[in-house]
Amino acid sequence: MLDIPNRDRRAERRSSTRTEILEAAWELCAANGLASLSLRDLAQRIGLKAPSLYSYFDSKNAIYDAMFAQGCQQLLDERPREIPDDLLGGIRAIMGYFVDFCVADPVRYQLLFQRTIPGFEPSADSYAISQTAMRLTFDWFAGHGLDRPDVVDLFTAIGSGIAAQQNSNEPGGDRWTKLVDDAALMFVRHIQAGDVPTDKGRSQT
Amino acid sequence: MLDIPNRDRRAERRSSTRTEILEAAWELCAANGLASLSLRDLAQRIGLKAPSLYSYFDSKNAIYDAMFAQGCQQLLDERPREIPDDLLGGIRAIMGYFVDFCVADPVRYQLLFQRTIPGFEPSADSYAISQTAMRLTFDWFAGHGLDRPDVVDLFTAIGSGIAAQQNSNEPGGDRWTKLVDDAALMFVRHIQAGDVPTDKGRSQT
DNA sequence: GTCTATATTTGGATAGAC
DNA sequence: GTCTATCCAAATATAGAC
Repeated sequence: MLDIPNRDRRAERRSSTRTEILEAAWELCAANGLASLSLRDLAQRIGLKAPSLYSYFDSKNAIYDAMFAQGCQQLLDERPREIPDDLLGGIRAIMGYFVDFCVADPVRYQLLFQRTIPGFEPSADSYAISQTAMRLTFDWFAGHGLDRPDVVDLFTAIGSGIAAQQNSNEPGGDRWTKLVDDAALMFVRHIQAGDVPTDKGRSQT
Repeated sequence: MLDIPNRDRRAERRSSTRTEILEAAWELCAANGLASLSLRDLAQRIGLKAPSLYSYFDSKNAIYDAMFAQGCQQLLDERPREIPDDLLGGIRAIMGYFVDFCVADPVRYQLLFQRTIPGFEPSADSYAISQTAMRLTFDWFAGHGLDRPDVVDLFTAIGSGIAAQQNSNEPGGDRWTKLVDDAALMFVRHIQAGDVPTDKGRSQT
């Protein structure tokens, strides 16, 4: 007798249906907006009735949560494997990757980085994934002698600002994304100027 | 006989009720989220029933539109009267004002600058107000010899990035807003370095 | 696991009396 | 202008048969 390890076909099928549901959810959100997702439409798109979805997810927010986790995982999985070791090259690569990721899917950007779905908060597990992604960036900075939190904060502000402007004002275009190299140069020169550590806050008017 | 010009008390009352409705709408949105506004709650908050709102606004989106117009008008009206004429001082003032405006009311920021309400588009009239505000910034830049669109785009990206990060990750705090002066310095030095006009796009990977 | 049927809630919006 | 009453549509979610 063959002693093949049990492929649990039931579990496999279940998992693939879950994947199918999430794929359909991304498509619907891309078409109608993140907030307009409805379980009826979602079920219909894959040939099910709405109540059947509850065999796979506990609630609508559980679907959003799974999408959130997927998005964070993609941010981790698709990150560049080779980051140039020089500061400018590295900053360019990281900022460029992040901006491209954000504009590649505006709905995903909205779900992960803008919190605009009323009543949705990512679960602890999903949030942990996003924290891992954040920490990798922070570690890269620290590995290059940049361990000041406000330096990283300025970096993320520039990256997410370019992405936000692109997605809000010209989704699909490149009016802002093409500024990435220029912005990276600006940022690197600034932190190399050496006067960044300003502990005082902004001057009052 | 006194010949007092007609104060149209009816029109005054109507206008003041409209104002009251909009004030209540801002409060509800601040409490429950922009997308969660409901006409029932809104009417109840000012002692009316939902159908009465239709004497003042044609639809729910008309209320969003009036809020949008109000927000844009505030951006215009509250702008700093005295902008320092030197480049760094001016950039600091404009960026600081914009960021403060955005974080002062995250819901207003969401309505004006992130388009996340399904089905809502500002009317032509409302949009014109926002365009006026944009043009004033553009004109100030042009008046200081900065007429390249990508310079203005980089500026708006930095400002809205700081605001977006602050509102998304630490609403009400100052972790990002305190970076404004530093960011303004970074930006001004960069555009003064003179190598900004790069017509080529980002280098491909 | 999937379905039908339905509960339940909640929206926006309209009709018509006052 | 405001109300009551209602319409209509849509949503999430549950119960229970198969």
